[in-house]
Amino acid sequence: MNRSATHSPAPDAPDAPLLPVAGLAYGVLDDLLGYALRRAQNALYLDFFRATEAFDVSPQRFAALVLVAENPGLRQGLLAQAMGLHRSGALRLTNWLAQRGWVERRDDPVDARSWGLHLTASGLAQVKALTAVVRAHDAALSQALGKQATGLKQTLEHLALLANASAVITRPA
Amino acid sequence: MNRSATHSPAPDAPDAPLLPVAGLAYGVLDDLLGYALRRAQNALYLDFFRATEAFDVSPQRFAALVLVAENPGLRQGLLAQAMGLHRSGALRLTNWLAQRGWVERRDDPVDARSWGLHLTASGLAQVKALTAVVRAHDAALSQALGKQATGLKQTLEHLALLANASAVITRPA
DNA sequence: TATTGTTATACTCTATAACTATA
DNA sequence: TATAGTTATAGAGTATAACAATA
Repeated sequence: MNRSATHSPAPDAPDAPLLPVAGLAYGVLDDLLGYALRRAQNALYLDFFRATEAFDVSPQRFAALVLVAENPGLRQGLLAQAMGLHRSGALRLTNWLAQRGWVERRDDPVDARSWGLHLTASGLAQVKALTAVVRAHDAALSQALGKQATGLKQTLEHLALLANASAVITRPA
Repeated sequence: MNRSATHSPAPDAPDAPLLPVAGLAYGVLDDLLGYALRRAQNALYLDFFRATEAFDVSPQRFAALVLVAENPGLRQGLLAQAMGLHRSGALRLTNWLAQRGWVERRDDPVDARSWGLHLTASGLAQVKALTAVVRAHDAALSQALGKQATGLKQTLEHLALLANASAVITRPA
């Protein structure tokens, strides 16, 4: 799925949705919260690309842009931590955003080993436009969900905390 | 994160969780259903590996095993469709399961071009053991969630349908 | 002519390890 | 000695394209 054959490598979304196939038995999968979550996430992931087709950005890159926008001078290492990435991953991500001219590395005034990440003017424009689109899209989905949407986000956050907690307990250090 | 250095390439889970970092501003991300969904999915994904540590299986491979178990004679192409994969992806997935001796390809009685996928005896044992663990784990999470868990799965399924529908509408053919 | 599975290839993402420079 | 970032490399995952066999 090449959203822009013109300019850059561009992130790829999975081609096919994870829809239930008629006539197929799913057994346990139909009972699992985790599988329902995966299906929903897959659907929203694909939908994100649809909504932001004009921008050629992945959800991850959008998140990185927002984090830099909200935290001027953000270090790469912190970006990695916030996004669950290895340092080398944050490097690539930053490189991509820098090549686009949306983010620039400046010397960190406190620690000479670090960069401070900052949005450029064009990066700021991107974030603003993207944010508007993403917000509208998210709102539309919530509205379509109706009263079910109420509390869904909170429940998901609760669920994430619970799952993370059990993971931390079982995998010390 | 090599769960088994002994036998196979084994799938890698992301190393770090997607936890909110203290002192960081997340801006829009905190308001988005999609981001909450991503965080929850990431947490459950990591948690799956924790719960099934002894088995060396990814959620995807578990799903494939279940689908073959529930639909004996399943063709590779259908497996691909059910899992949102390209045919070549289903091939690799099947190869991995076959190498493990959990799945075998038999001639399809109706269509000589196709394989029918079947579980081996050891594959069946794997699925049974895995299913028990995964079920227990899922139940524990649901219980910890409390009354919030009620309806969450249905809401997620509803959300997936909505997002898929809008994607289909906007991306014809 | 279309479809199933395969082979070969390429690209993205992420991780590891070794390196530099700063702390 | 530890940390921030970089470089180089390797692995898994998925996509494309061309091919054989069959429908």
